[in-house]
Amino acid sequence: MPTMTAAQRRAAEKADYDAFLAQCPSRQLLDRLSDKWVTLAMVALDAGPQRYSQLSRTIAGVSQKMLTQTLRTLERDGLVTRTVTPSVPVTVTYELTDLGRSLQGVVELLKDWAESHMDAVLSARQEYDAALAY
Amino acid sequence: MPTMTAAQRRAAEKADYDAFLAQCPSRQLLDRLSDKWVTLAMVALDAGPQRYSQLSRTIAGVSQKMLTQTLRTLERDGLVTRTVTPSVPVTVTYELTDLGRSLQGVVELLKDWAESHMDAVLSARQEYDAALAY
DNA sequence: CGGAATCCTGCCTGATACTG
DNA sequence: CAGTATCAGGCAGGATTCCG
Repeated sequence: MPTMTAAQRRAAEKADYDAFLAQCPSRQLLDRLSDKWVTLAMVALDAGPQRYSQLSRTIAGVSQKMLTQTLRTLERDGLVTRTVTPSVPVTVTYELTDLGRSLQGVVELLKDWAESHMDAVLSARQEYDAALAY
Repeated sequence: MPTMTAAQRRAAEKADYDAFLAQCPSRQLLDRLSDKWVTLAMVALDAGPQRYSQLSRTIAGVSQKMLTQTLRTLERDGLVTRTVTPSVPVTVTYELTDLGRSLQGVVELLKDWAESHMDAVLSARQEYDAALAY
């Protein structure tokens, strides 16, 4: 682990995290969580433990690079577990941790909001675009 | 019209088989909401109607370009209102709409999660990094 | 003050090839 | 199957300048 700068140490000792501060760790965490692949992966994993190939099928449009990268950071942050079964061919299963499940609930709300307010957003866009057409 | 991106091509090919994420309209909306500037702007606006300059101060690290761009799309999607007071110099105030407020609650949870689980994530990272050091 | 327009760079993303 | 490695490009996003 790299050494903290004096400024970072002072900030960490200040107890409360504030995501509005650019240098605050929680801000960087929020930035990472506010990523579409993270969101989609978390939502997909709500269906239970899944294999890599199934996730790539569920999350249509994700490249293998981004899926791997996303799952790695989620694993590193303690949100998912990665289990390798040394069969031939190898089987890798991803599963939400307790920490991940606590976040999943929030992300799920985001997905639910998107689905239930689609119409309102679409009509707002039409109205906005119509007003610009002058 | 520009060529399709690889993601769009892949998504289009899988469209008919995966109703969950492939081309569901809410997928695009969810992608849009899963943006760090959107998240931060929505959270910031919870404090009430605010002027452009105040928002830029609250959301540390945001460039003028990204703030404007983010607020524009939020306005277009009917999540915020933009009010111009034709004084000199001009005053512009942003405020959440009812639709925006319904989303704000969810996004706020995301920020709260990030701040309250920061320690857990940090220790998970240390553990992960330590395990890799062999 | 609150932008718009422009330029420009970095890195994020995707494609391809290879591996255990 | 589940990745890693590498390379190329496109666009997100920062910096700067100018304007009502």
